Amino acid sequence: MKQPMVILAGPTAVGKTSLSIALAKRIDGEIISADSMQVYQYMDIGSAKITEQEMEGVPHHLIDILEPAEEFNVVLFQQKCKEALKGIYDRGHIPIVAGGTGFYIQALLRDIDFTENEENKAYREVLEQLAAREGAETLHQMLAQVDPVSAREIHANNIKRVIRALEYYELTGEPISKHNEQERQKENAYNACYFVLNDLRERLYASIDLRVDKMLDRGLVEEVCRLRDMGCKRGMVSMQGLGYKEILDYLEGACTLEEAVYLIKRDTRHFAKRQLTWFKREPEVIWVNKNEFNYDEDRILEFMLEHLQKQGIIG
RNA sequence: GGAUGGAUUCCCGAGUGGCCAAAGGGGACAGACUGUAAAUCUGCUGCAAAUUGCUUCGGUGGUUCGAAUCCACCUCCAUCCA
Repeated sequence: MKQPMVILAGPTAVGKTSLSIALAKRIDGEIISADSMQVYQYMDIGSAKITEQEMEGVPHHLIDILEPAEEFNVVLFQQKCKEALKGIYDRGHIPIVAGGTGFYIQALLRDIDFTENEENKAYREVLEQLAAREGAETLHQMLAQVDPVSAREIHANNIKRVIRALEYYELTGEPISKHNEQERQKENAYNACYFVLNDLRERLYASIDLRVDKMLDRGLVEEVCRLRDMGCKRGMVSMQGLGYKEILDYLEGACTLEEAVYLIKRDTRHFAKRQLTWFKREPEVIWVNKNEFNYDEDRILEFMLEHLQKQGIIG
């Protein structure tokens, strides 16, 4: 018997947070954040992290669990998630996985296996230097030697993924394409309802712009200043977050504040588009287009509850 | 009123007689993604049913086998002189 799970995903700034609280209260749920930035402490404004007040007493997991200097990735997400899930099921509650990182959600839902090898920092660095010195093509040709399937699938310019494929081969002696093929066959590990909240593109973009302006009003620059003073650098995973890397550039004098803001808005729009692209190809997604519900949260909730009932997640 | 410079495809911007539906960048749109994923990468962008046709480079007319590119006039913009 698969365990129940509610997933509430969607592009950034679409309104997942408030809906997730409303839903949690209706079904006695606990929220697990599927967000790669809200895991970090001291990164509140730029990550649009939910506040204590906004939680309205609903338990939240995977928020503020790491220092900005620590590394976060899918595997860690998976581990932490499973820990949190155990507690939630023990308490007899329903987990609501809320967030915008489709890759993380997939890793959890299908229980994709990443554990069979460790990452190999040293080898990775060697490859990175090689790429910098000899160019992307050289690396891609190396991949073609050991894993022609991946070489065909991964564009030569996508150095990060080429490196990961090479690293995987180095560690396991097997092509990652083969592993991926196996993992792709996997069924969902949970009895899940996968909702994706969406809105008209125009409105989504408008609310992104608005939200970025609000972040600035609330002191995004000051927040990044503090992080910088704590020693946060461009290379850290946490500092790759939208809003952080751009403000960091501004603080270093690489651009004006105006330029930084323009880039944050633009790149956040691009990001939202990428999120949507991801969700579109997930077969079980139940789309919740806000405009089709007249932006009425109660109607949206009713719609979701119906699905949960049908699926046997709630009685 | 005079002088000069400019007007290019959604935007910026290159192009100064054929190889131009027009470089490059941006935006928009679409896509990939299995240990950095708020990351990384790709495609596409005048119209039409085509490797073919049609309509584009401020406007009108002209030169030429052929013009975004040359000439004339006009309109608008910028700077300077009055």
